[in-house]
Parts: sequence; C-alpha cells; structure tokens
Amino acid sequence: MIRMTEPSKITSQNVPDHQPAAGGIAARARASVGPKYLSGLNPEQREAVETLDGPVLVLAGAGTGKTRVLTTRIAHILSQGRARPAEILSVTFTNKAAREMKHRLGQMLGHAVEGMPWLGTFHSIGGRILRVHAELAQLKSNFTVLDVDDQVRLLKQLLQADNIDDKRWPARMLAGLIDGWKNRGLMPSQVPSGEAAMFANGKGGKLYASYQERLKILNAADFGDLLLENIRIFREHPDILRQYQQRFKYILVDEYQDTNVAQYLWLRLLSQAPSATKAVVPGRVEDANYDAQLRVGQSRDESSALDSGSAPSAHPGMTEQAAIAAAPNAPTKNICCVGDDDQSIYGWRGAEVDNILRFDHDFPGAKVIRLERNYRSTGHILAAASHLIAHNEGRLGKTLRTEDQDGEKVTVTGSWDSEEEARGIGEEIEQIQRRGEKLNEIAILVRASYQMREFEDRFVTLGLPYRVIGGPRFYERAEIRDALAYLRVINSPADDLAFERIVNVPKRGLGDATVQMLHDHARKRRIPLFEAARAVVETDELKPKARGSLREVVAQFDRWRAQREVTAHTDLAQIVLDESGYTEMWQKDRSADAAGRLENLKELVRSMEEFENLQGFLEHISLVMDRDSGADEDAVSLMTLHSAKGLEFDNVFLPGWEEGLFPSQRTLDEQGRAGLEEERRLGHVGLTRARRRAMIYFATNRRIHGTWSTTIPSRFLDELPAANVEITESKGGSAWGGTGGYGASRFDDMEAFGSTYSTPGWQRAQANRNRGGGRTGGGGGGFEEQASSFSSSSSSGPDFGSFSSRRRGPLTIEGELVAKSTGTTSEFSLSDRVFHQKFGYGRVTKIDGNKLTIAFDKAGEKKVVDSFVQRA
DNA sequence: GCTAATGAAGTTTTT
DNA sequence: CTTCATTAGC
Repeated sequence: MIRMTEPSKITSQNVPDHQPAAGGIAARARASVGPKYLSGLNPEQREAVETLDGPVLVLAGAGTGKTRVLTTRIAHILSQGRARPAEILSVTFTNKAAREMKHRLGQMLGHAVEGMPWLGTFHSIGGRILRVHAELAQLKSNFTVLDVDDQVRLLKQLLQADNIDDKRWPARMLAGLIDGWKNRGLMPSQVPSGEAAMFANGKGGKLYASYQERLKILNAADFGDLLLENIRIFREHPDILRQYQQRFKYILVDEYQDTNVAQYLWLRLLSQAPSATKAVVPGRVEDANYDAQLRVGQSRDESSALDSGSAPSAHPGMTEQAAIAAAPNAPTKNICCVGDDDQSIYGWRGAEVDNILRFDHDFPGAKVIRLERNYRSTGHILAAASHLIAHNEGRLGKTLRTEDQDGEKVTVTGSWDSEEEARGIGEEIEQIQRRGEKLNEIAILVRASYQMREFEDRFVTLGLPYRVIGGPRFYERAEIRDALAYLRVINSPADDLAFERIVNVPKRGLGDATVQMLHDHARKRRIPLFEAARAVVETDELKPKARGSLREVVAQFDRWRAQREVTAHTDLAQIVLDESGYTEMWQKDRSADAAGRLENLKELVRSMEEFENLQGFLEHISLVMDRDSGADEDAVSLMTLHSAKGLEFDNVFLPGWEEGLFPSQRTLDEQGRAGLEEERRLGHVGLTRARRRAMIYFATNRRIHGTWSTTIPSRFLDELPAANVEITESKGGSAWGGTGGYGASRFDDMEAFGSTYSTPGWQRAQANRNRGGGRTGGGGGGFEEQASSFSSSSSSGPDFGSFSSRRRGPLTIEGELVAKSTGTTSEFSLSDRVFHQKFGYGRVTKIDGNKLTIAFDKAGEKKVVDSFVQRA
C-alpha cells in the first residue's frame, strides 16, 4: 500500500513548495479516482487532507472529524510517496492522542505502522531530540526527567540555602513562575527584570538561574526544559537545526490552540525550509523572531507596536524583525496545524490562543480550512453551544452545522442546593438507565473537582457504578514515584532527589537529622548523597541505630546494582520492591487504598516489560506513562470540564452553572475579560461533548469550604438561545439571589422557595416528579424523601430559615433505599467488620435489605449497598 | 525519630 | 468541611 520508493527526492528542499512536484500531480490524478481512505470524507475534510504543500490551518470545530483528517492526511502523504514515515513529524499534546492516532493509522493502512518514530507528544519528541544532543545542554543522554514534585523539592532546598522564608515565598509559587517563563521560551537571562524581581524581593531571577544549574548537576531536566533546551540548541547550532529541518518533510500539529510560546517557537524553527541560501543567517533571523514572539508573551500592546514596524528597539534584532515581518517570511515548509480556537481552555497554563488567531500572519500564504460540519450532536445542542460561544469576541468564527435532527432541547434545571442537584441528577441517571441506555454513555462534567464529592457520595448510596476520570496520573501516585525512585537510584547514583525520597521509605529510622547530615557531607565534598551515605557509615557521626540502617541501605543498593547485570529488569524491580520492604509496607497498611496501591505497583512492573532494559524504561516512564485506563465496565463518568475535552457521550450533565463557580470568580478576577471568554469556551466544550442530551443544572445554595452561600445563576445561562433550551422545574424553586450585576436574568422569575414547603411551585414540582414515573418501588415520593431526611437531620445547615437549617444530615432516604432493595436479606449482620473500596474499614450499624449503614473508621457514617463492601 | 495535635488554606492541570 | 503541612510533645 505505502509506496516508499522515490520518497524524498520529490519534496527535497530544492523544490519550491508552490511548484507541484511530479508526485503532486499524480496525487491529484489518483485522488479524483479516490483512494479508499479518502472516501467518506466531506469536501472540506478532503481539502484538508489533500492540500499538502505549504502551511495549512485546519479550524476543526467540535465533532467535525479532526482526528480523522489528521490521520488520513498522514496516510495520504505516505501513500503518495511524498515522505517516508520517519520524515513526518506529528505532534500531539497527550499520549492518549498520540496513541489514538497511531492506532487509527494502523487501521487505515491495514497494518501496523512500523516506524512513525516522530509521532508523539511535544515533550516526548523534545526529550528524544534532547537526548541526542544532551551534551550541548550540559547533560548526559541518560538524564532524568523531573516531575513537578521533584521540582518543588529542589526549589525548596534552594530557598532554604538562600535563607528565604518559604512561608512567604512558597516553593510552589516559584515553580509556577519558572514554569511560566519556560512556557514562554525564556531562559534565565531573558526573563524581564520586573518579573524576575517579583519573587523574594528580587531574587526570582537568580533562583531560576541556580535552579537550572542544579538541574545540570543532577543530570536532570524538567518538562519545560525538554522544549526550551531544544530551542536553545537549535538557536546556537544552526547546523543541527538544519538537519532536523531537512528530515521533517511534513509537520502535523494537533490541538494547535493549546500551544504555548515555547511550543510555537519550536514548531516555527522546525517548519522553516532548510536555509540553503546563505543570504539568511539562521541564528540571527530566528533570534529576531523569538524576541518578537517573546514580547507577545509579555505584552500584547508592545507586540502590536512591533507589527506596525515602529517599535523602539528595546531588543537587539528588533529592526530586522520589523523588516522580516513586512517581507515574506523565511520559506515555510509543509506544516499543517489542526485546532479550534473555541476549545482553547488552557490559557492559564501558558497556552497562547494568539498562536492560532495569528496563524496566517505567522505563516504567510497559509491556507485556512474550516471544518464546520458536526457529526456528533443534535441540532438543539449544537445551536445552544454555538449561540453561547458567539458571545466571545476573540475568535476566528465558525458556525457548526449538523444534518442531524433537532433532538431534545437542552434542559436547564434549578435546584435549591447542591445536594438536591446531586440527588436530581442521580434520579435522572436511574431513569436513563431504566430506558436501557448504557451508563458508559453518561457523563457529569463539573467545573471544579470539589464538586465531585457530592456526586460520589450520592452514587455510593445509590449503588450506581461510577468512575472518576482525571485526578492524579499513574506516575504521580506516591507508590509509583517511590518505586521509581528506587529504580532511579539504582540506575543513577547521583540522583539525589530520588535517594532522598526513599531513604526513609519504608521507615528505617533515618529522619531529617540524618538527611541533613548527609547533605552537609555531600556539599562539603561535592559528591552525591548516596556516596556521602557510603562515607558516613564508616565514621561514627551517626547514632548506632541510624548508622546500621544506612549501612544496610547502601549495601542493598550495591547488591541490586550488581544484580542488574544478570537479572531481567522486571525481575530486578520485583526484587527491589520486596527486599526493600516497600511491598510489605503497603501490605501492612490497612487503609482503604492500600490494595489499589499494591495493584498499581504490579501494573508498574508489568509495564516495564515493554522496554528493553531499566535505562530505557526510566527514560520513557515520566513522558509516556498514562493514567491506568479504567476497567471497561459500565459506569457513569465523572470528571472536570477540562478533562472532558476530546470525549463525547450521549448524555451529558453540566451541574454548577452559577456565578462564581462557573464562570469561576478567580479566573474573572485574575484574567478579566480574557478569563471570561475562556470560561465560556469551557462551557462550549461541555455542551459539545453531548451527542443527544445536554442537561444543565444550577443550585441556589452551595456549600464551599464548609460554609453555605447563596449563589446566582450563571450569566452563561442567559446567553443560551431560548429556542433551544427548556427550563425544567426542580423541587424547590431557585433564583434566590435575584439579579446579578449584569442585568436581569430570566431565571430570576422562577418562584422563590421561601421557608415553607407549600409554595405552589414546589408542590407542582413534586407532583411532576411523582407523576413522571421518576421512581420505581414504593415510598419513593419526593415529599417523603424530603421528610425523612429532615427528621434525621442533625448538624448546622445553611442559615436560610427553618427549612434549610434542618435539612442536612446523613443521607437517609428511605424511599430510594427501599426502591433499590432486592428483598433478599443481606449476607451481613450487625456489627460486622467490613471493608469498602472508597471508605476503608468500618462496622455495620444498621441493615435494611441490601442497604447497610456503616460507621467507617475514617470516613464517618455512610449508607452503602452491600455489594460495595466485603467482609474485613 | 515518630506520632498526634494544631493551623492554614482551599480552580482548572495534556507533559 | 476537608486536606495538607508543620509543630509540639512523647
């Protein structure tokens, strides 16, 4: 299938892009007949696939077949013989996306794509390039990639060394600043002095510089370095840059709207046609471009001054930059960026929406193709999402269309409080389930993760299977990082951070004092901690107990290193975990998640098999390890709006649409209008996840950090088109807060609840609920449900009259508990010791059919379904 | 050096 | 109301 003959001749750098090469004509001829992979593409998609020459920006709205275009384009390039697999650079943001592309490419081409070596994430590809040229960054090719945790610990040490109060100037904050600078492509010397001075009374810049120095000593790079050091090397060594420019005949970029400045610069460099002509001095020209772009990162106003060519030359090379901007840029190769400005939701993490908004400016002559045919959602959902996003000003503008039916309207439901919201959604889900739909097709998308708890509690009570997506990634978990630290120390005795992490895990009686001592020793002799430990055990500076422990640790590592030569790396890992007592530590642990941690450790050892040796494993672990893909059992998905990007479900619940929560007050305060627009994009992302039903909720009262507060409906609700939205009533009206600061809301008209149960709206809502067949089983009426929970209430509730102040308390909702009951007597008896996956150990205090009330040791009293617990 | 008790703080997070 | 991190005490 893939023609790999005459590959590179056609698009060698000597052939200008606008000259259709022989392959191009052949391609067109063939395309008119239509290779199999092109069939089924709509005209825009097809254009995006077939426009191979020059820069292309594909604006792919939600659900318009973005991934399909990317993969088909690669297949097209390959089958046209335009390039070999190894000559295509294809970058994504996530490993998941990269894997998905590989997978679909394999399907499309009918066989596994052996060798698309340059398909991967920005970071994995950057890391790969950096390993080749590590010495140019004062690193060895086996450098360690530090994660955020290591970074912070390292910075903490630096702060301590500098006698900076890390209460006032937290290491996390500095880590954030440095990360931000790296995202913007700034080396320590390039950080604007004003920003560098922001931290610790002017020491910020200096700390950044010494942090970088420490990294080199530890033979380590952080995530930012993987790209930043690439850029530095490309700038300082044009010959190396040219080598890569020549290698990559085609560049494809996924999710372009999420690129930050560093990623932009990196792409920019690689995408320039190799400068065969000596007229252009690469280093110089590119410097100018960087400076310009870096200024964009600093200040939008300055950059616009730059565009007009009248900028004062605060930076060297500015004048040249102005000239270059006016003239056609350095010839650009075949770069194809796919993205959607309306789905840019990572601005707070350094993503520059401007990158996509300015694409045709940055890549002159770029062809912009819009994909606006949506194949995912129904008409009403699409209309609602489009109408909402149309309120944004800073966008390129797309109009999503569908040929699907209108479907059901988007619903907006107000609840009294967040607890009721969770209950309402739980009931709705049960209804959907009864209709025979899969739980896998249901998602709840929240703005902030603390919203999840309420749903989890509810689902546990209902016995409804759910899965939380997101959260700590696999390699970020403590047990994985500990295990990796052991392996890192074996692999690289100079890895002080890893050594420090595990020297007292499991507990060996080597506390802060001992570690501090080792540090002093190490610094004095300029040796790694591990070697310091080896030396110190020969002296009598330590108490006998600590000395013995430390001696044992050193001996163990020596032994493991020796074994490494003769033992398979997976076996070695197992041996290390066992002999160090690490496995045992978790086996003894009786907390709820110990079993899961042991399982994760097994998974880690299993995953090592994919790599040839320990070295190879460690090189890739931090870059390509993904969260464990949860079991594929049928369950509701619970996640943040951010982690929902790229996913789709038949039924999507969107709770918490209230001012302050969504849009988030903090974003509004910190980012102003830009922040509001990003929040709105988040709403757009949320809505467009839904294929058939989108259900929005807002509550009048929400508990945040333990205290209740009254909220007002989100302004985004008012921005939804009335024609596509249906306002449904929930028990208890809403809109207590009245009008917000931005005008009247139509949700203000919903009946206020007041302080009794007898308002007309409430009664009507109850009637609707019962009539609507919302429940099975007896006794499940909303009123009784409410009543029972009132009577069992206890603690201090929200301070809103007698109703609300008494309605909190344990979740004892008899109606539903009976409804779910199987009738059979539970196999548990009173005061049984039981174990629950989420809540840990507890004692049964009450039994009601298959519903147990359990007093958990740590989590307090909960009602759970008996199938969720096992005998302890 | 370890444990228990106090106190501060508390979005979103692809690598 | 939580969770974490640091701080007293044992």
